[in-house]
Formats: sequence, C-alpha cells, structure tokens
Amino acid sequence: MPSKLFVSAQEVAEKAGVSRSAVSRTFTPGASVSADTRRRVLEAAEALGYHVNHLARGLMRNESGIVCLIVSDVATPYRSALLRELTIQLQNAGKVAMFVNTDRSDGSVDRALQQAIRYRADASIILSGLPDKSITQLCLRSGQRLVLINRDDDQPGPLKINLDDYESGGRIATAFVRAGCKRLAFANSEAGTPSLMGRERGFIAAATKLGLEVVVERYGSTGYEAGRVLAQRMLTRAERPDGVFCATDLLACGFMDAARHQFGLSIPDQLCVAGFDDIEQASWSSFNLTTFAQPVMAIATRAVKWLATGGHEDEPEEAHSVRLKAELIWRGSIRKG
Amino acid sequence: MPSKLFVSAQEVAEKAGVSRSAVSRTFTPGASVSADTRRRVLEAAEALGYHVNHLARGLMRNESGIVCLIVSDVATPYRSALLRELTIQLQNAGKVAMFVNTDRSDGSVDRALQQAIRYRADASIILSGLPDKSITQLCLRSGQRLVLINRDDDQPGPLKINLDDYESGGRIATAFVRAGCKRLAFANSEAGTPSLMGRERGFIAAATKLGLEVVVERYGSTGYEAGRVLAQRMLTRAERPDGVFCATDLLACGFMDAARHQFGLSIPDQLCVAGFDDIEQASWSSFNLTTFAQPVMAIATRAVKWLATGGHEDEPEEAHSVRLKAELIWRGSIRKG
DNA sequence: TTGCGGATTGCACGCAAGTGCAAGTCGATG
DNA sequence: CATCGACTTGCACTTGCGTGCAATCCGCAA
Repeated sequence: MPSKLFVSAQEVAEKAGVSRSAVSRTFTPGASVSADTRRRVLEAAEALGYHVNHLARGLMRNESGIVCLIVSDVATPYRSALLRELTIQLQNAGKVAMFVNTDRSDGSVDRALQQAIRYRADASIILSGLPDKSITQLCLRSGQRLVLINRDDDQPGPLKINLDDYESGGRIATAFVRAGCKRLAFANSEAGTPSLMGRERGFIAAATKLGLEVVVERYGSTGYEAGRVLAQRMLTRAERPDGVFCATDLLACGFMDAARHQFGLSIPDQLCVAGFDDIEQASWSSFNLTTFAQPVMAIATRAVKWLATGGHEDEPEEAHSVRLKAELIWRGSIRKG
Repeated sequence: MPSKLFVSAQEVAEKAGVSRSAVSRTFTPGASVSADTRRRVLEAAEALGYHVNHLARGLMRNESGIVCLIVSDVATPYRSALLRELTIQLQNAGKVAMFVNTDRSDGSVDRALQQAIRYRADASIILSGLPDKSITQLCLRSGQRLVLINRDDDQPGPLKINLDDYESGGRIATAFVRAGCKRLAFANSEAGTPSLMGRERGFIAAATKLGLEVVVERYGSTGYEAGRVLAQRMLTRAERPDGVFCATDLLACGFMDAARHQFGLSIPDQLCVAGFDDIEQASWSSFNLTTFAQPVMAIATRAVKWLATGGHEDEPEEAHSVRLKAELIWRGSIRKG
C-alpha cells in the first residue's frame, strides 16, 4: 500500500493555476500552448515531480509504446546479444521493451502473446517458438504488429527476418574441402528448428555435390554440454571425422573442448571445426573459432525500423520477408586451404 | 494505423447480453457473479478474443503489474543469467518485466527510472549504476518499490541486496596461500564499483595478514579483453605473480587465455587463478576456473518475494538490507593445498 | 401472501490522460 | 471603432476498466 500516489496532471494544473488541458497540451508535441503557460506548467511539474502517465496516455491514443519481446533461454550468448541490440534500438525509437520468457512447454508462446495483448503492446517480437495461428490472427486483427526472427513461418502479416542458413551450410562445406578435409560431419541439436535444419541440409547438399558424405549426429539442446556429448559420439567412430560443422557456436565450444582435452586432438591440424552465431567466446583465443556471424545489428535495425515506420497491411507481401546474410568469420579452427 | 482495434469489455457485454459490469466482475477474482452469467461472458470473450486491458486496469487499481529492470551490459554472461532468473520469477509472481538499458553516461539511470515512473511500474530493480537521490525519493514518494542489487547505497527505503565481497576476497587469499602461492596479485577493472573494490580490499587485507603483499592492477572494463591486457601487464613483471584473483570471471578467462597462449604458462602448476561470478564459461574445460558463485537464484528470490509481499515502510530498516554469501566453487585453476 | 435475507445486477462515477469545439484574448488592419 | 484572423484556453466528452450503492431477483420461512 503506497502511502502517497503518483502526481497527476490535475495537481500540476492547480499548482500552475491553469486548466488540466493546458498541462496535457504542454506534454503533447505540436499542441497549442503559449510560451508563458508552458513555462508555468513545466515549473510546477518539475516541482511536484510530475511524469505523464503512459498507461492513461496509451489508453487514449490506443498506442502504448510497449514492444513485447518473447524469448526463451535469455542467458545464452547469442540470445542476450540480440536482445541487447533490440532493446537499445527500441529505446532509441522511443519504445519500451517488455519481456516475456517462454519455456518449451506447449502454449508457452501463446500465453506470452496474450500477455502482450493485455498490455496492448504496439508490437511483439518473437525470438523463440512459434505461436498458434489463431493467436497470430488475433494479434494482427487487434492492430498489433508481429516480427518473427529466425522462425520460418509462412503466414502473411508478420515481418519475417531470416538468415541464409542453407547457403551458409554450403559455403562452409566448400571451406572444409579446400582445407583438405575428407570425412565431414554435422553436429546438431535435437531441437530441429528451421534455422538449424537449414544449416544441416545446406551442408549435406553441398558436401554431396563435392563428392563427400556427411555424418550427422543430433543430440540435446544447442548448448556446450550437448557439444561435448556429440564429440564423444563422433570422435569414437572408426572413421573419425576431420571436419565438423557445429550448428551453433556453443555446440562448437563444447565439441572443441572435448576433442582437445578428452581426445587430445589438435585443432585445426587433426580436426577442423566451424560454428554458427559468432558469440563472443568464439573469438577467445581458447577457441579461435571460424564461424558465421549473426547480423545482430542488422536484424534489430530491420525489426525496429519496420515497427517505427508502421509498414501497412497493403504493402506487398515480399516486403514482409527479409533474408539476411550470415558473414563467414575466418579464424583459426579450419586449416588454410 | 490499426484497421481494427482491440476488443473491449463493452463489446463482450453486448454479445453476452449482460452489462459491462458483469464482464468486469467475471475477470475480477472474488467478485460476485452468478455461474450462468460468468459462463456466458467467458464464451463471448473467447469468441471475440477479448483480453482485459491491463493499461486501464492498472489505471484503476493504481497497480500496473509492471516491474522495471534497469541494467547495462545485458549481453554479459552474469548479467543475463541474473536477468533470466529475475524475469522468470517475476513472471511466476504475476508481474511482467519491463526493460530499460542504461549506458555509462550521466543521468542514464535517472532517465531509466523516469521511464519506470511514466509507466507506473510497481517497482524497479536496479542492476547497474546508481540513481540520484532526488529520483529515488520521488519513486518512493510515488509508492514505487526499489531494489538495488550489488549497488552499495545507504539511503533508507530501497531493498538492498549485496554479497560478502570483502569476506570472499579473504577466503580466496587463504586458498592461494594454502596452494603455496608466494606472489599474489589482484586483477581489477577500472570501473571501481563497490562490489569490485570490496573484493580487492578483502583480498589485500587477508593477504597482508598472512604476510604477503599484493600487486594490484586496474584496467578497462570487467570483460575478457581487459583480462588479457591485465595479464600482459602483470606477467611481464620481474617478479611474476603466481596467484591471481580476478575481480570477475570474464577477466579471469581473458587472463588465463593470455597466460597460456601468449606466455606459455601452465595453470595451475605455474600460475593459480580465481575468478568471481561463476558464469557458465567458468565450468568449461578450457578454463575449469575456481570461482565464487553469485547466488543468482537467491538474489532473484529475495527481490521478488519482497516485491510480492509488499514490505511496508514501517518495517525495521535492517529488513531492507540483505547480505548473501558467494559460494566458493572449487575447480582446477588453483593447486590443491 | 407477505416479509426477509442473501446473492446478483446495473447505474453511475472515478482513474489520468487527449482532443474537438466554442469561447475568449489580442493585435492589426480597414 | 469595428472587424477580422490567429492564437489560447477551458469545457466536456472519450478511452477501458473497477467498484460502491441501490435496485432487483430468488428462495424460504412465517
């Protein structure tokens, strides 16, 4: 129970000796107020510690300024980097970020979106999971904008930002072959998201075209521990792979650590490794990992710009789908060709 | 411009053939509604896709359900882990997290708090920086609760959660001495926050008592790169240290990487290292770092519980200050004593 | 049938803002 | 001095919701 409540425009008006409308107009850009009234209002507001109530303003304007970020595994390096960029850019665009965590349970994303609706978020950005069509439709009907990042989905309406996962898989396969690798492998998680599967398929397709087979293992999540397990499984094979593409950098870190410390392998001499995401740890000298950089900045910029300019429904559907390129960052985990 | 707006309680009422009050009461726990009306309202709401407008509800109840998290460097492993725990627990407590990024600029935290006030957040949790007293007072006067995490501050009112940084510094000094280290060093950042300085002072005090001097270097931020630079500075000294306590795990990771790959030192044989935070990377086999675990879960639990129960102003001031213990996690970067 | 108690319902008001409209102010011009 | 026009100002209504109060309904006992 707060003993004293927030200051209202009414109180400011009384202190400044003007009407409440004048206060309202003072804080509304473009409204008509004389310089004198404005000054008196601002002084009174400053003295009382008045701040416009965005809840009420949002109610009137039907525009809350809130953008809802729907994510799982926030503590993951790649996720947190993207989140950081998104929140900063949203802030610069005059929006405020609301956070909803999801887990792997069914309907988790749907509940998150309902939360967004309850707070009348102007938009929701979905980084994890995929909402049910009915909820998506409800959001769009309600005038809420939707951005799906790396979430392959074909519904019209939301802005979809994706990477060239398939092509990246192909590019890295070529790199392995140039480095003289003979036995390629792909280390994936069991998550089976479109991004991960795209990398896998692209890698296999390109390798096949180059005349090499690819051993594929899938295990666990996309994290470090799963990478270790995958290494244990793959490096004990009779035909030990000498070129491994890991679906994420975290998998690659776990894989490399196990390869070096458990199997005593030297990277890149005996084993070439590549990852995906370009998390900060990839550049650490313990890993020095060749990997694809998620264009985090570009993703955030596209998303926020689209939200800010308020792309219309009548714009062509192509404009709702963006494919960005993941840049290959050369480091030392693959031999020079 | 949304073509269609959100569904209002009025529309639901009309469709269900009841008054708007009935709709409102249906969604208010404990209110008096007959089972029949309730059912009809719920059906209509479901059909129309109605969700209570929390902006309006917050306006009425003077309780928005929003908790504002004020942070810088979100993408840092320790920060993102804490953030994850906080958001999840807030969510479980029926609150929703709002996110405000701060930078190092003056007044950045103050602006963040003003944002919290504008959205009538029930509380703000500050993880970075320290707000001006006047703003703090305004928040408290307005009935907003405040939690300061690892932010040494002596104002009454906010809940302050801190660690036993000083004592931890002492504990690790003892461990170094047991391991036979003769030349201790403390690698710190220039940030100079109370937590970092507490670790430094505690470490020096204990070492001095044990008859050892401590070389201290401070450089840059608390990140990996700063750790590398610190290693370069410290490991080129005539009297090379053989036991280094790094103020954070990231510093330690950078330090270890430089020590091994640039100076060819073997850890823990030639050099013992300890860190602080217990980020995920500390447990990776490349680092296997002995470190102090931030009780992330406990911190979040305390903060959220305090917010949920709504501790009163008339409770004793001691209840507003919590000191948690950082647990020493033994791994392989310090020799066994 | 009447009276009574309890549960349910609707009306109307309030929360804190934004805004159209009409009234008011002021200076300049004819 | 009257008239015009530009600029300000305040009134009143609106947004979506919660809730006190009074009215209504129902069942049951007298």
